[in-house]
Amino acid sequence: MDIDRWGPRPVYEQVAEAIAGEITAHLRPGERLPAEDALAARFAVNRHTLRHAVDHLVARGWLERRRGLGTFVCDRPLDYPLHSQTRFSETIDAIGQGHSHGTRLVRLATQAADAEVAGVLGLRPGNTVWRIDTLREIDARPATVITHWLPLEPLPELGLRYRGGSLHACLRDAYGFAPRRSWTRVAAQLPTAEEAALLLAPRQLPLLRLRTLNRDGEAGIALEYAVARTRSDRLELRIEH
Amino acid sequence: MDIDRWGPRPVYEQVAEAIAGEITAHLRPGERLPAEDALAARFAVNRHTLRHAVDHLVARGWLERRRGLGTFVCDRPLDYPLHSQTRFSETIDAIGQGHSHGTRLVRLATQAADAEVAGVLGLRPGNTVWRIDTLREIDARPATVITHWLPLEPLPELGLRYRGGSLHACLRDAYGFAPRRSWTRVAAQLPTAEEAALLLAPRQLPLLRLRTLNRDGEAGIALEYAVARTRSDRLELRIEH
DNA sequence: TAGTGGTCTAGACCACCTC
DNA sequence: AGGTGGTCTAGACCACTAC
Repeated sequence: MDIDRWGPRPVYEQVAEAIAGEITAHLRPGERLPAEDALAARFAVNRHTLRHAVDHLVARGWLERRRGLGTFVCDRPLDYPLHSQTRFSETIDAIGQGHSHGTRLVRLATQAADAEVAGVLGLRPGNTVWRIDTLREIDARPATVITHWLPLEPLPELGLRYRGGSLHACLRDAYGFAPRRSWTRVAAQLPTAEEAALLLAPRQLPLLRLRTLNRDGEAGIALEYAVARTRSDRLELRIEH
Repeated sequence: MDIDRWGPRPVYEQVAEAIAGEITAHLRPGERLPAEDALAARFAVNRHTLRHAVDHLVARGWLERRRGLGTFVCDRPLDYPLHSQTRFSETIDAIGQGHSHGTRLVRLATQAADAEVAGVLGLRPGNTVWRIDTLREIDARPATVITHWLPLEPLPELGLRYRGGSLHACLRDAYGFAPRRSWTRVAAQLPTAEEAALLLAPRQLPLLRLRTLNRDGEAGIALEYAVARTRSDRLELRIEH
């Protein structure tokens, strides 16, 4: 794998390809790559250029960096999504058989609704809403971080009554509501620093971003606006038509 | 917006936040940002540090770089409602009103099915299939690149009969099929070099990756397996429940 | 030609992890 | 302590776009 330093293709791209080739040829999931200095020396490029190349492989889910430890080949390269063992679920509430899962409460507070939240929930910007952040884990590894916003008045003392677990179950059992999805918007996005920290995800790993409005019954009041950020290397979205 | 150079937060992160704040406060979609040199001077950071900050905003779909021209604030993404019957052009019509759109044929060939394609279409690996790559544009800017795989036998001379435009219309009108979505899988992924080139997208911009199986009627033969890679800064997916 | 973003090199220091 | 990745600075040159 030689680097053409005067051709039209950037050096970092060629280096990334060379490393990708070595991964598929020689390296197994979990194995450590040589240190950045060593790799930079091997390809005779600057360490920054090498890092740029590795950035792309990290972003595509081939490699994972651990500060102080090294750079490692990921368990499950994203390139073989069909072999992925992850269960899909449209709701992300029902994660399936054979994989342990749990929900951890990260934050529970009231806050002033911004324009987006207020618009969706049918409130005025500045109105106070519940804000709940939860982290969902699959096989003891974080997969999704969800921020829920709920109107204050129909849900008195939610801060006391919700103690983790299924939020929808709480809305049903404690308040008699019947939350149903009204719509869902899906986008792809890189994580913020906070999201990356919660998900233990590299900054370059794209996340699926699902924004969902839940109403009470078919066309009742807006009950909950949720923004879920999911590592799509851990969980894919599947829609049955 | 001051930069704390000795705190725990990286400078580039603070710069990114500062720029994001200015975007929401002052700048409108399509407007140009000051040049990198100027911004670097304003925040008193090196141009590389500034670029690192802008990288994140580009990746999140806030900004778009055009070499030789400058860095621009992105438009808000459009919605892509997903129903069993929706096709892309109908969707744009629905969004319609003021957005032009078109489909460009990038490639049309036969090729041997790999394991994934064969599995989905119910063929054997190595069987010959049609492969069609199309590029969809909104407002004259590429938004989605789609690769379609179709079985060879039920669709003789597809290479001659399909000349661009709606593939589903061709399946209906030329062959009498009634293609319907069977399922869709959604993931987030960074672009390959080829995808980035076709979409004129930065390498850091995550794409929505939709894989769809279309059957003839409700449970007929597998007609088409399509993998669509979409700039989610241009087109969002919306699911009505 | 002038201005823009894209890439590469060089050197330095820091934060984190293991031993 | 020693090795790893993370960040920042500095300077240079290139490729693309508009005029």
